[in-house]
Amino acid sequence: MARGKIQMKRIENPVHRQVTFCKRRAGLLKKAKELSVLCDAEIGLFIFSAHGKLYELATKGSMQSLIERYMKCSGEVAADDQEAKEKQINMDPKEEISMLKLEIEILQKGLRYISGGGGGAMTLDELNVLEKHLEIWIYHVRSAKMDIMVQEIQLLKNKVYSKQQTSIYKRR
Amino acid sequence: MARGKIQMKRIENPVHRQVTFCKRRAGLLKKAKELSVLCDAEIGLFIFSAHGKLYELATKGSMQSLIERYMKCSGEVAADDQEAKEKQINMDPKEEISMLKLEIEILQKGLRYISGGGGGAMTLDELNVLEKHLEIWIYHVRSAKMDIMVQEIQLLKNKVYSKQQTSIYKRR
DNA sequence: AACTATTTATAAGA
DNA sequence: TTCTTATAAATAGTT
Repeated sequence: MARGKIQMKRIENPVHRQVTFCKRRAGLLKKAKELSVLCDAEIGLFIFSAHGKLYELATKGSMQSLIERYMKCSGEVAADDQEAKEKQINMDPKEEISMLKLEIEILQKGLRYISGGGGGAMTLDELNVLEKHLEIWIYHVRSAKMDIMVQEIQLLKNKVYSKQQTSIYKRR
Repeated sequence: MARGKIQMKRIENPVHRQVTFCKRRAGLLKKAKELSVLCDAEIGLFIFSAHGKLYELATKGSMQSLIERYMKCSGEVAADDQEAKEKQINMDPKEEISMLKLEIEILQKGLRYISGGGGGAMTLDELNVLEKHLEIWIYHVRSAKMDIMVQEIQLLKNKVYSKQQTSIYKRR
């Protein structure tokens, strides 16, 4: 933005790129702080350089707590469900809650069991195995999510396409 | 930055604050994108407005994957549990129950999905919930690993300490 | 949501 | 890196 315009694409000269990275990183962090102060916003910002170095900013508290807040916000669970609520009427709510929590625990144990790690105290090696399994599952879950989204996108594209066809047709 | 300098403190006039928030938020997101493009950096940015609305930007992949990378980089991790438990106390019991039931359903489906080699089709929402669970479990597994390692380190430190004691003793 | 007078950010050069 | 400076961008106050 000075002494000449810059093209909005990767800077190929590594020296220029590094210098620009330094300057703009500083600028971005400053702007983020300012927005947070001026407008009473909470901001989490992290920057990985091309070489993997991390720079971060978290206004208010820690990045951790911000990430947790982020998770809660973006992961909204859809609330159900008429039938379930009707059934609850006959039960003590607190009792039911603890029952359900127990059930969840059992399910979690079941998942752990499937992973091949035994229950109870686990060794470091076992934990490593379990961790790897969980990572693989997350990978699968994300693949499935991707598939669904790709399908939806295709569906939408098809709709747009057919609309275009229709309107061209009508014009004639 | 125009038509007059601005004090670097919370803007008290709510209208001004809101307008400035809009403008600067847009500016910040733009700058973040630019840095990422120009310098080949990966950036995660989230902004909560004072009223709690979330605005986010994740270059490359999803915010999820960036957060994971962040976690790995910054060493792990603060507890997910305190805040969640505090929230539960204030929650309507019926709401909590239906949430838990929904969660159980999803977990069951997840179990089938995992053990059945990816069989029963899950919706995007269900996959998101399952993903979150897996992430929490990974977090717990990593905490457990950490605990073990911390213990081992302490053990080793103790050994080193007692050896030093011994050798000092011998020197005399 | 537009318009501009200014302030800021920053690209290039040293 | 850091400094300087000409210029591009962002934006505060206004309409």
